[in-house]
Amino acid sequence: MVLSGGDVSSVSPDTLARIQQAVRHLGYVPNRAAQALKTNRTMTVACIVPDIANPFYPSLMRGIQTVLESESYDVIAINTDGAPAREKRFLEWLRQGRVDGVIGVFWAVRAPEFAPLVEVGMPIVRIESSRKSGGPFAIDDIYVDGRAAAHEVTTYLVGKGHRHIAMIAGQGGPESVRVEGYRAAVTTAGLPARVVVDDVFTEEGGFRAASALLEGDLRPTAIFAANDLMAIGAMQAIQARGLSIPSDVAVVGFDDIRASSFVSPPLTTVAQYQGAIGMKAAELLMERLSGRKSGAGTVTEMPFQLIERSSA
Amino acid sequence: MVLSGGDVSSVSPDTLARIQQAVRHLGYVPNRAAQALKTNRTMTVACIVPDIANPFYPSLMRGIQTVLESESYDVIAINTDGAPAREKRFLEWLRQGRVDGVIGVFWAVRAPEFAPLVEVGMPIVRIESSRKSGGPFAIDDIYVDGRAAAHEVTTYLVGKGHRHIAMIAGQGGPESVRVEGYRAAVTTAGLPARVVVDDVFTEEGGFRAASALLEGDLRPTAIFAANDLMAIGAMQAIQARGLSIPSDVAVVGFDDIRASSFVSPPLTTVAQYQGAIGMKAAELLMERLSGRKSGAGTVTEMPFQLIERSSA
DNA sequence: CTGTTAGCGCATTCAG
DNA sequence: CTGAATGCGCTAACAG
Repeated sequence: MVLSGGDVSSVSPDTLARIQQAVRHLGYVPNRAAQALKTNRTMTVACIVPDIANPFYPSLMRGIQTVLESESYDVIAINTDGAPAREKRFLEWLRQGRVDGVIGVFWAVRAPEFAPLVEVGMPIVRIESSRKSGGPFAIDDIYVDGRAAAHEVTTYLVGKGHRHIAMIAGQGGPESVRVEGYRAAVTTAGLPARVVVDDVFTEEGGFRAASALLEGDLRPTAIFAANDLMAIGAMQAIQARGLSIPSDVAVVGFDDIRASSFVSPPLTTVAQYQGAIGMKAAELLMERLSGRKSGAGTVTEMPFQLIERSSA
Repeated sequence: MVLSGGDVSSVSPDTLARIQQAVRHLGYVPNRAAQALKTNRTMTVACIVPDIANPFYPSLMRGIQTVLESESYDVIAINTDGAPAREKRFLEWLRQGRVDGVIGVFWAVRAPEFAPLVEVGMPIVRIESSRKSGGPFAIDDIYVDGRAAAHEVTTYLVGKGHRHIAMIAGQGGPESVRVEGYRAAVTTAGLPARVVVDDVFTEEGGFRAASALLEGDLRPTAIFAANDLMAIGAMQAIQARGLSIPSDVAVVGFDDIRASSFVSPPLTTVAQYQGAIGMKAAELLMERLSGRKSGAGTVTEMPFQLIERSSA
């Protein structure tokens, strides 16, 4: 009771002092494994993301860590690389009772596949790119409306007079929803849609996709990238050809990673406030971990905002 | 034996099949806490870094995760913010038996403070910015010679004809060693040293420090930043004043984060190959975890390289 | 080769 | 208010 930092009122001050004396003297530290075995609580939470090296995710994790740490939970970071096989593997892994809860960005795995975890009572928070309820499952979703955001970006570009707007995206992930929004907006405006998808969602992928776009005769006057990393790669491709941004080709990204304000010209993009998303996700998880909430999953929408800088 | 994936040779094929059948049927998954309690191995390693949002560290962690995961260890990520109090707190925390080993970047805590951990047999790998043996302790160090690198950068700048080279740095961390190298080189060249230190080692800090430098009459012709984030901030400050890089003011950074090749102009910097450092650190840790090595700590130097781009 | 058993270090119950 | 006793689920050592 004293050792685990619990209620001290039922211990005489004298005994308390004796215990504390002994603890200090022996350098005693409680063993977490034994505690976990006894209490069924590991005080650890898993954070599963596609790529820890994509600046978007560390910002998210920062937010998560901030609130969970203050509740004395630890955070385990896991990369899935956005690969379905790895996502499934870690879902399996979570059942080993290593963690008390999960916050994750899952690209391939769908709600029903979480069933075994949910049945076991594991709190789960998913971070999504579109409204997508966990259905009958006790999964809390939190999302930014990527479709609406992409629609707004595209409409913004149309408003600037662009008649040939192309989109570049990476395989998997939130890209598809953003492409949808782009297609809808471009169609409404009576313009042609043109989408180039690369295997990877990094600068390299953006460079390649943009290069493909710039090769042909019909060079777009604006490129909308599904994320900032790809946008930055596209800027490279454009500038490498001696074209200038935004006068020859405008560029818009998505995520508002820090680097975006430091490239030249500063990148116009969509902010998703990943720190806030992370904190919100952690709070939702805490609701469940603390038993304050139970039952059906919730869906929370978080805001986005078009950040106008100079690249478009 | 069968359940824990160990030696199967001493089990009849028949029994084996029956067990596997039952396992699948019941969806049995071993409980890690109980395993840990029994075996004294948590199969988890802590990775302690100053700031997970600084792109340098995710790259490092990527390397670490790659090798540890292949040995079926998990990695816990922890931020210290480079704050001495937090570093100490987590050192204490490590004694709770949550992890089997530690890989960390420690800015304030010195070798003797690891003593309680070392005594308990916890393998520790430190990532440093200068040769600094763990002394009598069983701590494996791995470092890049920041002093030599900074010296080389400064000498390079002198070679380019700069007579007024300033350095900007953040509080704490590897900065001090780099400042040393800068001072030595500048002194050797018979030039004055000028160092501005900001509280934070991010773009903001770099912006502020560079601004201070540009205010005065004696504007430097070259600024050497202790890390890339600060260098990028400095570039902003320079360009905001309508000055151009490198003709008015040259800029060199340190770390070679990915963003550095995408800023404009691309940043000249020092590569430390963080992925390789992470992998090496993980390998050193595995040596201890597997019992292949024991006894006194080792010191491993890793290479750096000046990457010439267009900012200087 | 197979089935049984004794702790690992705690939190929690119960008797004092 | 305090001390002692009971498993948590597993692994390793043992007896069959």
